[in-house]
Amino acid sequence: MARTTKVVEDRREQIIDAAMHVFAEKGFVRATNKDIAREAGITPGLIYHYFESKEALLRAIIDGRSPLRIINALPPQALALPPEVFLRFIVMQVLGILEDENFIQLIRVFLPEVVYNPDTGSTINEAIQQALGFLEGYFRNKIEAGELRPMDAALLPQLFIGSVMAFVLRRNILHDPQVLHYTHEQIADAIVETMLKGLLPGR
Amino acid sequence: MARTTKVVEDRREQIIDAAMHVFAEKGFVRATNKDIAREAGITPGLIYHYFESKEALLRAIIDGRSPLRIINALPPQALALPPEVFLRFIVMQVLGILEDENFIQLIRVFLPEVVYNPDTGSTINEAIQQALGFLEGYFRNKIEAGELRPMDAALLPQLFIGSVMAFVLRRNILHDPQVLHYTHEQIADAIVETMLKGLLPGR
Amino acid sequence: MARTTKVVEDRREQIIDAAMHVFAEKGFVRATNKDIAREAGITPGLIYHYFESKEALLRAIIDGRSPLRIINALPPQALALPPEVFLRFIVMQVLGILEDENFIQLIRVFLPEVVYNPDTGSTINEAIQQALGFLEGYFRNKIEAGELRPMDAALLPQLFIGSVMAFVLRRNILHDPQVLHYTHEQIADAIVETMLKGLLPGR
Amino acid sequence: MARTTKVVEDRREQIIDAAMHVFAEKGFVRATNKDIAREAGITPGLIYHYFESKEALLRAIIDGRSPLRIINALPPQALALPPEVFLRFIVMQVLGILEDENFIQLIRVFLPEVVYNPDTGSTINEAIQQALGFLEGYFRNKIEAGELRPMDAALLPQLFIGSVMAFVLRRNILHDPQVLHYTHEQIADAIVETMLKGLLPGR
DNA sequence: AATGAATGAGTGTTCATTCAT
DNA sequence: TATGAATGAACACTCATTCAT
Repeated sequence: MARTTKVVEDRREQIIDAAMHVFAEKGFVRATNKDIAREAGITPGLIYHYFESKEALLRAIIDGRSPLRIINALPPQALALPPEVFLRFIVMQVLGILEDENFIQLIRVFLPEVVYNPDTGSTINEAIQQALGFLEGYFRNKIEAGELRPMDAALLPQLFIGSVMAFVLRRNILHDPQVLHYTHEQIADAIVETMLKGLLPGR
Repeated sequence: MARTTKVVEDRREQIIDAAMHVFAEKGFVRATNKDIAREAGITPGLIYHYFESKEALLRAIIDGRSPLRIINALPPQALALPPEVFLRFIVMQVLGILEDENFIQLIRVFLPEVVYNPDTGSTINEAIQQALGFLEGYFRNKIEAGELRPMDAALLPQLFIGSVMAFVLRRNILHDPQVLHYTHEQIADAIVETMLKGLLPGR
Repeated sequence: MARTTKVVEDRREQIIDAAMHVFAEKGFVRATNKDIAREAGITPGLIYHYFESKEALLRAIIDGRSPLRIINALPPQALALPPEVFLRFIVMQVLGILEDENFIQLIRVFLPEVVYNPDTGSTINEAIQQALGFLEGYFRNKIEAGELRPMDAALLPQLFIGSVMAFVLRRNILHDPQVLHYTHEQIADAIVETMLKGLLPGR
Repeated sequence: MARTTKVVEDRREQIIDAAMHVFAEKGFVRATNKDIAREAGITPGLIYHYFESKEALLRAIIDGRSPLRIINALPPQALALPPEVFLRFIVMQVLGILEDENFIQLIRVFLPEVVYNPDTGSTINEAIQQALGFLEGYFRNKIEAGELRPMDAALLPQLFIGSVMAFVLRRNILHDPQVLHYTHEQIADAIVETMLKGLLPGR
């Protein structure tokens, strides 16, 4: 029985993987069950043994592949690092995760759905919340320690992540040739340098 | 004939408006011609009197309602303003435009399409390019004048606009309750303050 | 008023000509009123000032452009000619009429309709009847006069016209390259020679 | 699997039969998928399980039911027969095939399409070519053997088949009452007698 | 007489979903 | 489990026809 359950789980996972791929490529509505079945190497009918509907398959992706793991991927001990090191590390880490093939795929699935589906929004919001909350904690901590200027600790992560996210979107969704040649290092440097020292000439 | 043309233009415009609305609400694929016709107060068949296909109607929106006017809305004389004033003005201006009901609708139409349709991407890219180019010119100018620290003038606008855009998306697409209570002023202050002076305590 | 009637007739004729052309090109069902209007240099709505419906326009062609004039084109004095001259004359004459641009167009309109529309069939049948009747009279006459062997005078014209018609169809409808290079003279010679002397070696 | 394939083939065949019937009755364009489905006792959607489009269904008929089998139905040993026997045999054979219910249906499908669709024309041309080629070989052979007068061996089959075809069309497409009462024997006699001995009185 | 915007009834086609096997 | 034939409810799109102007 253990094996049976295992197989069932595998098939589910296999279908979800296939669906992710197809949804990312063509979008939820344009993707057909036939597409998904072909990608998964099964027949369309079988999808309904594992999922109630195409919609349910999408939900399974959204609920099961939520990008919450980003935060879990951040080592807690990093919190002790000084801002210069920490922020650069964070940007590099986030860029690494965000620009991973799989994550881009995830964005391509989520992004359009989130526009029309408020429920999907909250799933994402939670993930973002968690990521921002993590950073907010760090900022608050460093501000209190006097290592950073006193500022709205809740707004800063937003700006920070926003800058990174904008890069990712332009590169991976808009495929803007203008930004494709930047390395992660260049991006990280620009963001960290700017946010830490500001644009005004040093005094 | 002038009157006829006027009527024709009106109908076209009326259909485009209706389509914008419905596309923004349900997305291009999910929106049916029946939906659009109902919204426009006409019969579905009439759409084809003015547009070759549903796809052509989408293109008419994308081409005709391109967000290029954002940049045109920025007064050229603003370029002379000192960074503190200029950047705050820009953020306020951009927020005003972006968070306008109509523009949000436009984003809701564009965003999902851009994911699957590379062509749509380039339309947007051009608009973004133009906006960033405008800012890049300003930054380059001020850096040369010694009013700003020497930095990559091409990357800065990206960070800048990215921060703003991230706010807009979280507020208007994700409907994240956490960020809804911020006023434009608060957002503008945080962005400008951070980007100009940096996070590190002043020396 | 005379002029008005004249204009009306002209417009009718003009629409009928256009319809003939379009029907011949695309077939009755595939041809749209828009096609016909464009060809006639008018707007679709105007067709309904002169014809009750698209169907009525087809009937106007079928009734008004019946190929009855073929026979009328045959000079009665030809009846006196000896078989060798007469038959060759007839074949040449018929080929000339049948392979005329306008007549081919007529065939292209009639042929498909006749398959599905029994009424159309009878219109054609009358025309064919008349043509065959004309020949039958000649054959009967010549048989009685002993200038031709005694045979079924009703069947002969059928064979005769059938041979010619088959040529025309293969050349103009099937566009069979194999038969395109024959001249009218060659065809006429072959038909007349064969039908008069037969295939068996002369005794 | 053999059974599955069998069933699939049956359905395909069943749909093709139904389509043949409906196309023959109303013509390709006028026939709706609903008509075909009703005739086949299925739902319209199922057609697309077996055929890519309505057009593809037509092609399946044209390619699959091509009248090439006429020629294959002619026994090669017949080539040895003397003209009097051979030609009569051929006419009887051809009449038998052509006036078969199924073949008439085929003509009714082909004929109108061939007018507007040049591709369809070539399919037919090949079939006709093959039939004529068969006869041409015979004629050439007999001419060389001195059993027939020296004539254009390529034109003769054309006249011969043309005569037969004209009969068939008048009887089955035009439904001309004048020719309905002839038996195959009478037609065969007239054609063979005329073509062999000619119309001129014997010398 | 003439226009062409507008309608509405259909058409081919797609596809999520079901279900007998 | 797994198949894929079969359904039915849409959908985008077409077009003959009408009618206010």
